[in-house]
Amino acid sequence: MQPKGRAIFHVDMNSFYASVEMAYDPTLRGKPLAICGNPAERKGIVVTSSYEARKKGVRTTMTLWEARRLCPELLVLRPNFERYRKASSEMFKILQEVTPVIQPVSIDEGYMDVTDYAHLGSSLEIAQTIQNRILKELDLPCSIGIAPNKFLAKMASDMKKPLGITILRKRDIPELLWPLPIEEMYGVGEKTAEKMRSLGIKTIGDLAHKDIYQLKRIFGINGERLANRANGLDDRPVDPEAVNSFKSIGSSQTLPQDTTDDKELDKLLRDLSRSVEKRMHRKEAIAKGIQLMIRYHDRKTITRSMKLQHFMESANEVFNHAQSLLQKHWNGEPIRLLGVSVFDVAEKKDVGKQLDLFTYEKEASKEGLYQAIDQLTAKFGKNPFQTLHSSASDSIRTSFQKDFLDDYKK
DNA sequence: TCTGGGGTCCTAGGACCC
DNA sequence: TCTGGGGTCCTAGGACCC
Repeated sequence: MQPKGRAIFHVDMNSFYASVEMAYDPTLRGKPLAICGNPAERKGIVVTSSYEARKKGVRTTMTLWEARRLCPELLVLRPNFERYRKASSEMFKILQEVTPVIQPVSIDEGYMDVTDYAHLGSSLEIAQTIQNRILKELDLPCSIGIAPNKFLAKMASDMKKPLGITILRKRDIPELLWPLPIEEMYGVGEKTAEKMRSLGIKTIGDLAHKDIYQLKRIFGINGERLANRANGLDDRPVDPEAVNSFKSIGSSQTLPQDTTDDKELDKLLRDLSRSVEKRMHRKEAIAKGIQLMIRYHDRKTITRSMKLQHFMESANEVFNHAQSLLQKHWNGEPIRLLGVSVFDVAEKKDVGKQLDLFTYEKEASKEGLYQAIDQLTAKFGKNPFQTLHSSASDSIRTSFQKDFLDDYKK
C-alpha cells in the first residue's frame, strides 16, 4: 500500500570526487579536472570530472587519452578515497542532524524521509538548509530532489545541477518527467533503452502509457516496475538498515598486460584474496561462498562459484578456493582481469555466539573433514556425498547434514 | 590502440525432494 | 511401467547503478 503524502529527499553530491579535490586545493577551482584510475596504465579511465571538463565533452568511463584529446589542458588527479570517505561521512552527519531516517546509497548520495519533520519548516526550507550547510561547512555542492517517493526524488535531483533543488509532485509528472528520453530513466540502461525504442517507446511518458501486460511479457517483473515508476508509483521505504546488510565482498583487478603467466596470476590472486580478507575483517564478516571471475583478452568474462561446507575468514582459505577454481576453469587463454569475491556472508558475532565451548571442540575435529569435502567438491564439481546413491550413503549423508545444520543454523 | 572496480537484483536451467 | 507437478537450492550470466 502506498503511504499517502510522504516527503522523500534524494541528496546527490555534484561531481563529488572533483569537488572534494577543489575544496582541498582551491587553486583547482574553475579548471577542467578529471579524477582517473592509474593514468600510466590502460585502466586510466575518467571516474569523475569537473563541470569545466564536462563542457569540453569529458565524460565518466572515457579513457584518459580520449579525454585529453577533447580537452588538452585537462588536469588529472589520482583518486584519494580516504579523502572522499571523510567528506562523505561529514556530509551524512549533516543529514543526520535533520533525521535518522537516512539511506546512504553510495559514497555521494542518499535518501531521507522527512515526512515527520514538518515542524522544521517546509520541505523546500529543509532542503535549502541542508544544501547551504553542505556548501558552507564542507565547500561541496549538492543537488536535492524532493518528491513523494524515492524514484521521483532520484529523478528530481538530476533535473538541476549543480546546486539545484527540484520539487517533483505527482501533478508535475506530465510536465517534468514524461518528456524525458527513456534512457534518462533510472533503471533503464543501454540494453533496455534499445529494446524500448524498438517498441516505439521514446520517452518516459510513452512508457507510462504502454500496456503494462505487454511490458510484463517482454521485460518480466522489471517491465511492470518500470511502468509503475513512469506513472509515479514507488512504495519502497527509506531503509536506514540497508547499509548494514551486505551480500558479497569482492576485489578485482585488470592486469597491466594480458597474461598466461602462472606466477603472475598466482600473485594477483593472492593480493585479491588479502584485500577481500581485509574488508571481511573490517566488517567482522565471514562467508561460505567463493566466486572467481576471469576476464579474457577478448573481454569475454566468466564467473565460477561454489558454496562451501564451512565459513571462511582468512586470506589463505579464500586464496586456496579461488586458486582451485582457477585451475579447474581457466581455458589457458590470456587473462585480462581476475576477481575474487565471497558471498553468503554472515556477521562473525552472529555465528560465533551459537558456538559454545563443546561445539568449538567438535568444530576443531571436524575442520579437517570439511576441508577434505571442499577439496573433493572442487575436484569433482559437486559434493561427492551428494552423488552417491545407495541407501547406506543416503543415511550417512542425512546424518552428516543434520549434524551440520544443528551446528551452523541458528 | 578503446572500455575500472565496487556492488545488487533478476532469470533460467538442472538437481533433488516430496 | 513408461512417468506429473510444485518447491527449493545451486550455478552462471546479464542488466543495471555509482
